[in-house]
Amino acid sequence: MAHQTINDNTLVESLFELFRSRGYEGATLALLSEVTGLKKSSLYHRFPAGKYDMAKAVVLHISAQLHNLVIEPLINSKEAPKKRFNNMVATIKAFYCDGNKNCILNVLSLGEAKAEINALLNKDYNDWLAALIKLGKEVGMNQQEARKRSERFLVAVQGALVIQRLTNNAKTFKNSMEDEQKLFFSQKTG
Amino acid sequence: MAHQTINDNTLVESLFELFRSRGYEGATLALLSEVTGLKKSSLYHRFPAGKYDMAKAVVLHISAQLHNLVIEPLINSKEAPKKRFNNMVATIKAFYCDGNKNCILNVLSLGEAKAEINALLNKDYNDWLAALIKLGKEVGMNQQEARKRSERFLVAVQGALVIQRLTNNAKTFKNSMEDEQKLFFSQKTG
DNA sequence: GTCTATATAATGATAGAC
DNA sequence: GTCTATCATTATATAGAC
Repeated sequence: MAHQTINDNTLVESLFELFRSRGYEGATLALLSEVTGLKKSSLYHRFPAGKYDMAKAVVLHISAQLHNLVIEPLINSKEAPKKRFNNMVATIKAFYCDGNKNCILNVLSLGEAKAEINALLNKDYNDWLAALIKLGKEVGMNQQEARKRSERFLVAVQGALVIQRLTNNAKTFKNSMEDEQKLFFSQKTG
Repeated sequence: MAHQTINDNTLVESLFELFRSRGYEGATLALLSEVTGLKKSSLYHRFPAGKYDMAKAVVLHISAQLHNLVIEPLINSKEAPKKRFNNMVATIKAFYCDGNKNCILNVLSLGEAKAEINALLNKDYNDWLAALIKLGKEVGMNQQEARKRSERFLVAVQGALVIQRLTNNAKTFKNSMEDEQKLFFSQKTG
């Protein structure tokens, strides 16, 4: 066997960047081959079930990152809740390249017949949501209010990414996150 | 010449529904043919430049609807501002089928090399934004605050649609819109 | 494990009959 | 204006050499 020219992690990261910029159908094998530097047949060697396998591997990889870099620190770090929330915002800002890159939750949930992948994406969302709700309750919100604010935050993340892609206005994501940071912890008003 | 079996309006509406559910790449000619009931060659007769032409026609069609059903009533109706805002929310709720259908601004702005279409989508967003800002100022906001709240609302629309698609939770869009309605007109807090 | 070469199916697009 | 038939290209996928 010839030696592996690209390790699993780098490989999946390359696939990920293409999938999130072009979506599932837009990420053709020719492009996947190009961005990874591996010929198509080599991709099939690493992912026997083909493109669907690659997308699934990407989702699992991102899922792990979400848990390690976002959810875990959000729940378990010793920092104050507000600080943990701010850390999360900083993390996702980097992850989305200041709002210039798409979220895989959006682009891979488009279209049809990707049941397994959709289930994974749904779970990621719910886990992230649960972590935010936990933090909300920690700062005194009741379940209902914590859920409402957490959902609002995640809606804002996805929406800001869409609008920034649409307008090419680099401030959209940044401004939204600053806004939502304040709103999440704000006092209720009538 | 044989008679036209589907009028322009119905035709574009059918194309639109497919494009918004599958995205540009996901809307293949085979599917476009299927949903319109026209053979591929007939589609080419109606849209000589092919698929790109169809997408452009769809965007122009939706653009007109946005102006007629959303923007115009938002700016010019004799109703009170709050009532006009509520009417807009009702209109888009119907348009997105209670949040169960995608926004073309999201799904068609994915991917590459659709300059003309992206420009049209960008313009639609900006026109809608301008109308909301105008309304905000009408109820006493300064330019900065009106823009901020208007952007927040449109971010919420796009975000809620993404999250509802992701979770299949039919309440997401509805709840978001109720939330944002209140937030748009709320008193500023610290 | 990666490659070249190839198979097979689908895609976007045309030609020409009616 | 729509259709059947066909084209060229690209897509996903496989076989087999090294």
